[in-house]
Amino acid sequence: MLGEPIRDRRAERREATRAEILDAAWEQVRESGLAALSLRDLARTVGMQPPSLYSYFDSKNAIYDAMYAQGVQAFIDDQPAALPERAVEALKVMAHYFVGFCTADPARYQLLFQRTIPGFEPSAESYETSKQGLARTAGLLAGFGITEPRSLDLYTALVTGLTDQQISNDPGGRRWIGIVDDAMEMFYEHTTDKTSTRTKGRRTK
Amino acid sequence: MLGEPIRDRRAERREATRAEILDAAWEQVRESGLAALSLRDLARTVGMQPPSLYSYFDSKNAIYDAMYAQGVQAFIDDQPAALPERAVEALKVMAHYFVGFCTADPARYQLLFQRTIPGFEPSAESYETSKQGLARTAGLLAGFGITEPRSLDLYTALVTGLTDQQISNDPGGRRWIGIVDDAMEMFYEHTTDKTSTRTKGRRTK
DNA sequence: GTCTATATTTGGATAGAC
DNA sequence: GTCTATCCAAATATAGAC
Repeated sequence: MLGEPIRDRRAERREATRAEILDAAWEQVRESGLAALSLRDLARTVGMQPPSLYSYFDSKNAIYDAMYAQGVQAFIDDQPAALPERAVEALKVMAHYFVGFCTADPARYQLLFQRTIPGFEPSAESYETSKQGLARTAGLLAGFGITEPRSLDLYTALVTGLTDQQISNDPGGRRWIGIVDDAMEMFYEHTTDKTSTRTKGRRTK
Repeated sequence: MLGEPIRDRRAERREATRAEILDAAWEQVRESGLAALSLRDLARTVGMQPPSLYSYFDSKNAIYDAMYAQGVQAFIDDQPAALPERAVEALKVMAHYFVGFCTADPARYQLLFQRTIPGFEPSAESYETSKQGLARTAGLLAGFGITEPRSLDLYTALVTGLTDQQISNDPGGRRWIGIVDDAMEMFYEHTTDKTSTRTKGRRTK
């Protein structure tokens, strides 16, 4: 009997080609918009005829899904490993990471965090991975004593709002990035100074 | 010479047909997504052949633009006429109006506040109108003593963030709508208690 | 695995008769 | 203003030869 080769060169090459296709796809959506991904242009870019793409991906949505998975993984992998000890400073680092990650590639942000591609939904597996990202954020906030679900929701609203405004109204600029620190100070003070929330009373100021 | 008729029945009918087409277009985008607007389906819905639409709109983007103008006008017209005297309560009403308006019709929100339709940009005239809306908001905030541009930016980030999360992660629900009041209290306290901002010093807490 | 050829659908838009 | 007829382009996807 022949021994099995250590490496599967065929599989390696296949993976490399898949990666090459995905790279070209990212390039295309960054250039022309997420919704404008076209299998024709994509095939031409990588030097294939359009039908050949189907040897690597079952459909166009399968490409979107692979891109989604890549994006989620990048979000997790690139997260800062260590955070400042002081909670408010850690929040600033976290928020800057989120806004920076999203504004660095608006098409990716659109794919991951907005649901604007008609007919595309991430696969269950990819979606599961994405939930890990939010869970990690929740865990970090909990470490700072921020445990209420409402506070987590407020945090996500803040960082996505800053991101959204930055992308929509000052693309490539820093207008909303520049108030991230301010927003986090506001958030931190509010969530850790909740005497009025517990009493449910109206704030008399 | 014949006297000119008081009413131009032809023009009236034309306007009515245009309105009917736009109504059908809204229906379609609410159903299938903003990007999925199709002139064929649209024509079929209003009982026309597709080319007949071109008697009323020069192009598909002209339809988007008319919808944009309608949306902006609706946002302005539906604004609450009077606000509570207390600033923080007024902020809550304003924010609830914004989030309510947007979540009531996510396709409209996408058209007005996100720029996700490839190739579409609102006409200069429509865009001008939309800036009036923001100017009004700025004026109201100024009336409450909130005049710094950064504060206005923070406000818009907050309300769009709440809107975005509500639409993306709890469509039809109230998860983020339920923290609008809380967010506005946070915002108000932060923007009116700025001793630390002026000194530019790091907050010692 | 890649190609050619093709199917199929759909899209926006125009020409010209009535 | 509306229609028929048509164009043109682009899209995703499949069949089958090599």
